[in-house]
Amino acid sequence: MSDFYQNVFEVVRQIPAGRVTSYGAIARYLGTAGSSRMVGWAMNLSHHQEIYVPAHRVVNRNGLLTGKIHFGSPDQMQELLENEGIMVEDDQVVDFKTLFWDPMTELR
DNA sequence: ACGTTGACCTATA
DNA sequence: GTATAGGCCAACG
Repeated sequence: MSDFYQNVFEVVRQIPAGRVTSYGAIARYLGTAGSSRMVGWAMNLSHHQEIYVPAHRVVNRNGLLTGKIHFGSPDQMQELLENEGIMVEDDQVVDFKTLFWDPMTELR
């Protein structure tokens, strides 16, 4: 396992419940800005990770749940988010700008 | 080995 | 505001 994926999982695990972040934000935090697709690929690997990775708290820049189909069922991601108090409407995180958690500023 | 794909982002028009 | 283009780089067939 490369350090990149390890760092991604670690950052994602640090996301507080009820907050969300974006792939690009994580990519920038890891110094691999522009390669945000790799972050998405890392999420793909997060499923066979032994540690739990809250991938549902990671959405794209528009707050759109683009990766919901990679969960068990397409509605799983939305349910998990709503279970944490995040309202999802039309596959979009409501009040995304406020709930946004930037590892660059929040995690330092 | 090569071409295509993709849980994305930024820039330009 | 939407539309299109380019870039990114690992995995898959």
